[in-house]
This record gives sequence, structure tokens and C-alpha cells, in this order.
Amino acid sequence: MPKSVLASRKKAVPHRQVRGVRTREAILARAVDIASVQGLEGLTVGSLASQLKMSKSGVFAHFGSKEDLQLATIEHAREIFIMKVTLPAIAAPKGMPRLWGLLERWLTLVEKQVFEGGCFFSAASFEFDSRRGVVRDRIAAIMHEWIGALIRAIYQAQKGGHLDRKVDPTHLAFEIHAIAMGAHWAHQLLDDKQAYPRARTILLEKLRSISTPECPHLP
Amino acid sequence: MPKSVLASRKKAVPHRQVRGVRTREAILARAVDIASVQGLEGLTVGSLASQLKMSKSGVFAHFGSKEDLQLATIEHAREIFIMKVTLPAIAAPKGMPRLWGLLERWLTLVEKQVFEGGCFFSAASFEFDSRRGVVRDRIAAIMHEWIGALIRAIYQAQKGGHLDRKVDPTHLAFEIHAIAMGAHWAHQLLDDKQAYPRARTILLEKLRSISTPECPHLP
DNA sequence: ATATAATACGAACGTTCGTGCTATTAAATA
DNA sequence: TATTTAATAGCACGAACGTTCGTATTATAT
Repeated sequence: MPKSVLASRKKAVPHRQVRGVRTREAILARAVDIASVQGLEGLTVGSLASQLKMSKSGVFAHFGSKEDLQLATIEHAREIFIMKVTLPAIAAPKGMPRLWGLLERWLTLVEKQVFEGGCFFSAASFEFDSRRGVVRDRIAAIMHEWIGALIRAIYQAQKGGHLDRKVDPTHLAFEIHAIAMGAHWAHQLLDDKQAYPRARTILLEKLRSISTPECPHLP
Repeated sequence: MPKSVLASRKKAVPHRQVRGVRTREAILARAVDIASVQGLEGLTVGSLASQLKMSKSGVFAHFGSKEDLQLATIEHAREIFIMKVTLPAIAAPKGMPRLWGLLERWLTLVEKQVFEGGCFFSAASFEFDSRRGVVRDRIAAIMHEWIGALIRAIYQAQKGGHLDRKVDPTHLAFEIHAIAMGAHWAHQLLDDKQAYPRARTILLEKLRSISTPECPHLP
């Protein structure tokens, strides 16, 4: 919660060296997990410090403000996501293989609880979706980025002749995203053990129903 | 956050009279809006008091604890939901009309922002989906209730001969729920003006694709 | 009109929040 | 080895948090 919306804090953070970078990394690793459970507002300097057995000021010195801590945490979560989902998926050939690679890895990421609280960005999305400020803007930008990646993958699958050209990529991307988020919701809140299998079935059925004969086989 | 998980607070709340009931109502009306924006943890006694021009203690006296305030707020939100969605939809005849009535009214509820922050229960779901305690349990129970209502409506539509009997009601209910939640996400976070029209299209297409010739016409 | 409750207030409790200053420790450079 | 600089700890701050208590103000019942 920005105490003053103006007055963007400038805190001359020193040029970090190896040690500083390493603890900063450790802080953010914990921060991502805490935030995925308690939310980005529930992420506090105090909890971070005690869990890392550091002093509050020692933790705080790595960031100019709580807002900066939140932003850094978001950035760290994004890097994990890219590392575990986007980059590996891009290794697959364009078209349906790459599209399915994105979806499968994404589902696995949340299913395996790489973030302690499930999907970091789903939590952050719903926490900030009706607020204002740079934190919300950054989350929205990253989610745009993700939907964009989905849309691009769908478009390439159409150009490669794997997918019916009549479907609207944006339409399909949102449908896919919704199903995955719904699975997360059902699993995490309702303890629905079938949530992820069901999501996979729905997504595969959907994709099969609009794939061409030239499409490489889906799992 | 329960300071002590044990020691369930017992606060001999007096028998309320008209005045007390009225202010309690006013408190909860504000509470639901605040919580839908700031979350159920971000809902504080102080903010409630200042917005209502009451004293903190005056507000607090209506509830034995913050946890009770959260629970009461959830209950109030549920009542609004039932009043605006479930009950009106039940007025329609069993089968597809009632099923679509549920969906349409639900979409309208969040689209019209009856709750200031959009959908109260989506926000609450993702805020508490990886926590423990009575608050999370109550949210989960209400969401189970809602999914149950969807499943029942689908089942009745099948028994009434409006919907293909081969589809699994649970499967379809989760798909429907996901699409609606996805629309909320896209609208609220990404400012996607097309989110709700798109969700309606997807849902109608889905339902049409599995409806029988005897099914009353959909909008 | 008086007694008895219900309702609201004001002040204060101890705790935690974010943030700032200053000292101390550890590492890099000279 | 001495000196500079980065990294962390220590301590304190004002504000806000949930909560309690005693008291004043209403309303209902006698």
C-alpha cells in the first residue's frame, strides 16, 4: 500500500557485489513463496527477516521500499516462470507441439507447487485486479505478455497448418487460460484431486476438435 | 490471522435490537465492498470505522473478533449472491432456461460491479486458497455450494431432455465456472472490454454444441 | 419515571507495520 | 597490511493493527 502515491522513493542502493547479490537472491526466493501464500501485501519485511534469520533492516536495505520489494518479488517470480515454462516450450518446434508444450509445462508448474501457494500470478492477479499503482500495472503487463505468448503460439499453429484457421487466436487463448486457472482454483481451494487431469482432458479435447489432419499427434 | 488457533473467542454478544441490526447491516454493506477490493485481510476495523464515521470500538463491538468480522462479511456477500443470482434463476423452469439463467445473472452481477471490486468470491477464493482455518473453510464450502448448484442445473437439463446425456455434469460445471472466472480476470486486470461478450459467446457455443433439438432456444 | 438493557464512544493496551539513522562487521582494493 | 567500501545489525520512530475497558448515550420494559 503506497503511503504516498507521489514521491517515488529513491534510495541510493549501493553497487551490489557477490555477497549482496547472493543474499538478495535468497530473500527473493523466500519472498516469492511467502507472497504466493500470504499475498503481496501479506509479504512483510518482518516475516522475511525472521524466516531468513536476518535483521529487518538487513533485509530492507536490499530494497528502497516495500513497493520495490513487491516489484522485485514479482520480477523473480516471472523469471522462474520463464525458466520453467516459456523457454523449455520454445525448444519444441513451432505449431501444436510448442503450444501444447506451453500448456503442459504451465499445468505442471502449478500442479507441482513450485510456488508454495500454487500459482503466484493467479494469486497476484486477483489480489491487485481492482487496485491502482505500479505493482498492479506490472502484474497486468506480465499477464498480457503471457496471453500474448499463447496467442502467438496459436497463430503459428494455424500458419503451420496444425490448427483450423477459422478460430480466433485471442478467443482460444482466453479459453485456454481460463481452463488452466479454473483447474488451479478447484485444486487449491476445493481440494479437487481431479482438477488437473480434468483440465488436461478438456484442453486436449478442445485442441483436437479444431486441429487439422496434418497436426502432429497430441499426447 | 488467528493469534491463537485454540481459544475460539466467545464474546457474549447481546440480543440485537433494531438499531443494532441496522448499523450492523451498514457495516457489512461497506465491509463487502472493501473486502472485494482490498481483500478480507486488507479489510480493517479502522478503515471500516472511518468510512462509516464511527469509532473503531463501535464497529468492533458488533463482532467478537476480526475473524468473526470476516465470516460475517462472507455471509453477507453470500446473501447478496443468492438474492441476485440463485433465487431469480430458480424462477425459470428447470432445464436449460434455469441453467442459462444462473450463468447470465452471474455474469451480469460481476459485470455490473455489484461488488466494488468485481467478484467477491473470486477474490476471496484466491486470497485464502492456500491458507488454513475457518475463513478458508467457509469460502470453500460456499464455492462447493455454487458448483453444486451448477451441476444440479446441468443434470436437470439432461433429465428434461435439453442437454446431451453423455456429458459429465461435473466436467461441464467446472468448464463453465472457469470461463466465467476467466472473463472476470480479463476484464478486471487487463481492462479487456470484450471479456464478458466473449465469455457469453463461448458459453453459448458450448451449450448449443451439446444441446438437443428439444432444447428451448438460447438467446 | 425509573430500571435495565443495548449501543456507541474515547482512550489505551501491546504488537507489528514500513522506514530511517548509525554503528559494526566483512570483503575488496591499495 | 592498511584503507576503503559494501553488507548487515541495532535501535528507534510514528502509524496502524486487533483488542479491551470503562463510560456515556440511547432505547425498551416496568
